[in-house]
Amino acid sequence: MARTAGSHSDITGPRIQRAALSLFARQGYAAVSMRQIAAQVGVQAGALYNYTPDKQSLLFGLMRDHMEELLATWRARAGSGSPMARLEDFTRFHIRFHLTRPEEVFIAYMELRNLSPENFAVIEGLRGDYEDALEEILRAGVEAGVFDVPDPKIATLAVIAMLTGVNTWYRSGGRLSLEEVETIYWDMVRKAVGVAPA
Amino acid sequence: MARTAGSHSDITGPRIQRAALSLFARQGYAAVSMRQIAAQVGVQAGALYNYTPDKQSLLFGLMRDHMEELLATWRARAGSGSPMARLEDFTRFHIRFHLTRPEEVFIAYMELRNLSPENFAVIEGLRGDYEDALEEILRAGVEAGVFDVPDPKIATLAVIAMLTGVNTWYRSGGRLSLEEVETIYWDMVRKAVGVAPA
DNA sequence: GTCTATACTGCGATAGAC
DNA sequence: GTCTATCGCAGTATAGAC
Repeated sequence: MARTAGSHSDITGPRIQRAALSLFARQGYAAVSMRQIAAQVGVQAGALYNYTPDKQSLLFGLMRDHMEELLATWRARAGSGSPMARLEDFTRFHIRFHLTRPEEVFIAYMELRNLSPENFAVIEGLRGDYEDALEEILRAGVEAGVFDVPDPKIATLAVIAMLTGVNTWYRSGGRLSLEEVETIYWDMVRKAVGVAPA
Repeated sequence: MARTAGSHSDITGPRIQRAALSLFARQGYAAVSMRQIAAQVGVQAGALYNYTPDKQSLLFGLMRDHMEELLATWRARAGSGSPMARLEDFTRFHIRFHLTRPEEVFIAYMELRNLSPENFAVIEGLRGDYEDALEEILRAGVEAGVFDVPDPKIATLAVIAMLTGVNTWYRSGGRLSLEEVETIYWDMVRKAVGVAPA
């Protein structure tokens, strides 16, 4: 592929995104400068503006891509079994997806307030779509009589909060494997939405 | 506010803390300037340094005060009843304490990475003390045979994550009262750590 | 496509007058 | 205790050379 010396458009774009991802996750959007991102990529700050109109778009792109991949991956995987089977699948999927993308997840939760109002609305919409997927499972289980959930909307938010919390403490190579973590959380989720023992 | 020449040391200090609390919660520590805080209080930026050595100390003071009040309030309230009664009390206390201090809670969770390493260690220590309080309840319940928790440490983190998640959606004046929210979450916590139905 | 250079604005923090 | 003024530096973003 013949290419002018000094031209790297095919790889510089993704490299900028990865650098921004890593820096935003570690220091926070507001604390990261365009100069820092450029330095990590190995270009001058001005060159970043060949790839993004501004810093805000860089953040929004990362968050939108993450949420869209989350939704698309779940929709491709979601089956049509029993509510119990679907809930277990959701639980294990959520933990695995989030634990394998800690930086994206951290940004998606912590940087919402640094989005412009229009961009915030888009991300909130995607988040709502994902929550709806779980809520539908819970409602189906209540209807089938296998779940006992007084308020499916709140149960949805409670389960997602509990599962996403894994990201605050899990470190690969630690005491527990991913599989073990999934099983421990599934035990709690299953019981929390189930019929209470006598 | 009409200011007269003279001293306001008794009220300016707390006003600075409240302004910083509100601004940090809404915009994030890194995105808030000392000039903004000063403007909210009604003084010039330089005057802030009569009350705090620097911006970092302002953040640390807010987080430390919050965590110490959380711990002290719980310790003053924690009883010595059955594990089940203590767990219900913890659940209701946690929700009520956190929902009545949304700004402090938001900062305590979101601004950890903006603490200096030494300050971070202090806050993490206080957080660990609080987690230990719940973990002790769970272990006592397991020992008494009333809880079924395969991993008390993880269950502690899971329950706290679930309960603290209330702050992301609850708005006073909404569909549910504080009392109703407490009851819904207590239903899930009780079942999650309980013996699974057959 | 990337560089150098820079415009313009804002930052945290300090000094000294009152 | 607060003010005005300022230091030194960093921020985002742009312009024009190559």
